[in-house]
Amino acid sequence: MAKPKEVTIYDLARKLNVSIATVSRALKDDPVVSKKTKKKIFDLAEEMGYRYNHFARNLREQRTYTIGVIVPRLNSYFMSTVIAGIESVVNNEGYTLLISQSSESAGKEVDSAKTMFNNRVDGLLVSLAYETDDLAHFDQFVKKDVPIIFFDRVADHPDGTSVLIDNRKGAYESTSHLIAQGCKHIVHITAPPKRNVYVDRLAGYKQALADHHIPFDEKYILINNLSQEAGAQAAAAILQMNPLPDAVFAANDNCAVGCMVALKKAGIRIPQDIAFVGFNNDPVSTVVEPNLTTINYPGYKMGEMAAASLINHLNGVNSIDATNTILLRSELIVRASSLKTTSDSE
Amino acid sequence: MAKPKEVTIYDLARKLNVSIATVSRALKDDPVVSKKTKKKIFDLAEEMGYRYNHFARNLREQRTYTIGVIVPRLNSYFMSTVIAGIESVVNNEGYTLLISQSSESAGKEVDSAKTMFNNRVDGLLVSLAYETDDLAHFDQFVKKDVPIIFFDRVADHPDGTSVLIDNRKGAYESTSHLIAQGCKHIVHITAPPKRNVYVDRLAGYKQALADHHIPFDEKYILINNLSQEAGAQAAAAILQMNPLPDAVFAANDNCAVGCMVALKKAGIRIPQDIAFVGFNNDPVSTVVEPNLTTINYPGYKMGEMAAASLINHLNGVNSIDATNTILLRSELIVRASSLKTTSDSE
DNA sequence: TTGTAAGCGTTATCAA
DNA sequence: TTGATAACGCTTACAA
Repeated sequence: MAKPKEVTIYDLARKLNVSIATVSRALKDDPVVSKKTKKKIFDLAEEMGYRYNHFARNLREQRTYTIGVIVPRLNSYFMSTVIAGIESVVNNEGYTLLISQSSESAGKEVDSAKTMFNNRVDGLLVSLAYETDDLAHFDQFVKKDVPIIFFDRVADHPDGTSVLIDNRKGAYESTSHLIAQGCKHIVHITAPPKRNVYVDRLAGYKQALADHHIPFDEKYILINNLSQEAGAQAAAAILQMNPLPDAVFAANDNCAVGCMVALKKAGIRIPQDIAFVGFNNDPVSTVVEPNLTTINYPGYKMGEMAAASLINHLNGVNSIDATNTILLRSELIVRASSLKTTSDSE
Repeated sequence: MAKPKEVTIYDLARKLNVSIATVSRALKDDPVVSKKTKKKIFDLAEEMGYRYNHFARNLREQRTYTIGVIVPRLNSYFMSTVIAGIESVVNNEGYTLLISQSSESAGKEVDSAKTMFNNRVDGLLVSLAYETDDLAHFDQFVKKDVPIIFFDRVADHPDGTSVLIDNRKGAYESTSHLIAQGCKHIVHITAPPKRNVYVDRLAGYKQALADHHIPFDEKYILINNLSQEAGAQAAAAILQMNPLPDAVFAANDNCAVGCMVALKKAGIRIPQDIAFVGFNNDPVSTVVEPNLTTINYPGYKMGEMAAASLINHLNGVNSIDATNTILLRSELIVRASSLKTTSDSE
């Protein structure tokens, strides 16, 4: 039942007839201790199976070398790529990641924040849930000077740094592309416009319409949770419209795909009857037929940037307060789902 | 620069003229302290913004209330469901999760294990990477009596508990189903047969062939990393076969889908020319056309079972050593991709 | 019902 | 180059 006893620096010190101070210094490779003693200490540590106790250090240093990550969901291609990017930089810097998914629920996000807070993360990387209205659960971090960096779904917290793409521009390009294909009645499927990404995509959509003298029509805006199933339900709504729209711009690929599948089942031809553009360049966009035109954006890079920026903050390398928004490049990838004019594209 | 000072039990004790022992007891709702003092203490803690210091406790109690999770990848529907299941039980029990992805690399798995070890997780939940041969990186945990539970991709570590499905049976059913559809030349796409899931699926495939007097042919076994791209490459290999096989049983849906898409592009009709069965019931299986027949299995449940079992271990509720393998139910979901006989199915 | 005090394994200051 | 020692904030005998 009793755990095997842990080896501590006291044990090493005793065996070697040196002080724990020397052992401690040697273990962190302090140049002040002689090569010879260092070697002895390293060897003995190895031999006795010593392992460093993070908690003693945390207690002593008042920091944890842990970074919290709160994301809406783990299960998207995009998100797992972002996390891989984050891991690549934080691991290099000796930090550990505490990851939690809010499952798009404001309540779970609050809980996650509390867990992070109690675990005294040194910093926080956050992408907000759809639902979240109130950002009060982040105040506690601000109060303790724990830096927070938002990525993708960001907050307009005054002191927050953000890493994201120009969603407005992406949406503008998508919509303009559809217009260039001759579409005039363009449905936009999106999530409740609480998050910047959806607000901005909607704005880009409207701007493109306006710039091409197409009147904006509220009834073409469909709001749901952007799941594949929600896409199928959106299809039902679209089929009720009269006249039928000639294009759909969905705020993510999953939803676009669910919608396309359902419409096709109802006999709609894509892109001839209704053209489609999604967002994210999820792998599913190359499975659905026709392949989905979408906006590609760099998840891995986004993770790297967010993490690097956070770690700079932690190290006091406050890379000029001016750069508190980092904008990454995104691009429209045109595939068959939106090409009304030519048909030889793959 | 300096962090605002943290409030400790000493501060609370001083203000209230009680001892730190009383404060400590009150804070954990010890029945021995009077309701009145408790209330005073709780109120003051709230008011002064006290937060509990896990590290001091960890240091003192020699445990961390943290559970490590190592998975091959975060980005599958299956895995994120498993994690949601795990979260649901551990959070309830007051544990925190340390999650890490090995990205299917043995090296990263070793690193993750080291991180977990150094963070002194109380227990470990693991699903192995493709590549992992040697399980020595888990020995350190065994040596320290840290319980490990494997799920899905399990190890035959003698003392390990495992939670998984009957992969052999799933594969047997899939293959038998294809045979019932009249298929005789069935390709099996799988990962290197190091992991139980792939070994067992291969065994189930072989068994089904044998039971139906179909000779096993080595050239029908295609080994790759089961990604969507790998599926496309497998398609190229399949197109070289002469005669063409009449069915494919892939060890996951992503790979099946990549393969189907590529074959269709080459003019192969599915299921008429080649029927398909996948594994996992990933959402993509209802996007690809025709919809993919697959094996459904309960990720959320698997996460719950693994976590509950681990926590029982930690609490000493050693639910009989006999039950060191928990088998969950799986089921074949028949969709159009495998139906050669009828064509009216959706 | 409450208090005293030792101990958990580090780091860092000061002195030698 | 090394050592002695005081924190860091908590839990828990044991005593009162």
